[in-house]
Amino acid sequence: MVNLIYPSEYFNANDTLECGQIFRFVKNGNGYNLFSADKMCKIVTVGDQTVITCQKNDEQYFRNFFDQNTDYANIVCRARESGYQVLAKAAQLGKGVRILRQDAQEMLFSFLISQNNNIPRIKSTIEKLCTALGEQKNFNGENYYAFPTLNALDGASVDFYKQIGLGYRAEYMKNLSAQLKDGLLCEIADKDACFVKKRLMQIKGIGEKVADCACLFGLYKTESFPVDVWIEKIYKEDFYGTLSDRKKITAFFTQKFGVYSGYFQQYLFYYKRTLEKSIK
DNA sequence: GCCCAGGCCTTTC
DNA sequence: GAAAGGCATGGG
Repeated sequence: MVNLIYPSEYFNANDTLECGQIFRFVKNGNGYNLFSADKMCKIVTVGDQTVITCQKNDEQYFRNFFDQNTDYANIVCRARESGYQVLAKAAQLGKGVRILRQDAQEMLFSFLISQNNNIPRIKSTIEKLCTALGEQKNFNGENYYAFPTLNALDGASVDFYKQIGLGYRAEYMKNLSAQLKDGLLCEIADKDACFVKKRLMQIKGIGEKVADCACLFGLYKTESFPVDVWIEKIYKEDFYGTLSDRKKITAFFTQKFGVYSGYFQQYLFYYKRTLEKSIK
């Protein structure tokens, strides 16, 4: 085991996990158990430190996962100086968020499941998926389940996916696993955000928003700006926007924010869905 | 019991 | 190209 220690001002366990970008984590005392692909770590913020505990072999994986090379002080500063009061406030309140560099396959399946769904239910469905199809692993004496391998996902039946509550999304799962087996990730590796998004949108069940989420959280395309119901709400209420086509709303924000789009989007989403309630 | 959720697909105009 | 309707399910 190894402990990775970071200053907590721009990296807070609660903000980073509860902001809505990751579905596999459970609260554990003061901190959390977190799962990504077939790995696990513990994360806790106490005072001015955030501490990650993981297996020695996974150190590089988690250093990268928590986006250690990005300057978040600069990002929060840019948000404050954006000229939008709500973005300045959202970044100030959510400055402990880091955009996680998650597993591409896991993000594709997770956000495929997310459409027209709520976060608590997305979490429980993904947990069922891992329990049923994932390999059992051990972390310092604790058992957990890995995210299923591509073979396990592809081997499961449409009926199975319906049984765990996926409804009409069950068939999308089969189609996605087939395309991944066919080399989808190689095909999009090293391609630019525009190409990747278009390619992902050719997959049944993946539209603008799911493609943007997969690009941002799984492929680290920070010029992505996913627009869901919460972003549409903040756009109308706090940016006084009049567009209703989500594709145009995405364009509105990406043209303004460029490579900061993904970070700012997450501050805004977290603020509107969670933080705003606690300050009123 | 009802409304809604990190939307997308199909059909229709 | 835009608008409308349908969709499975269960959290709150």
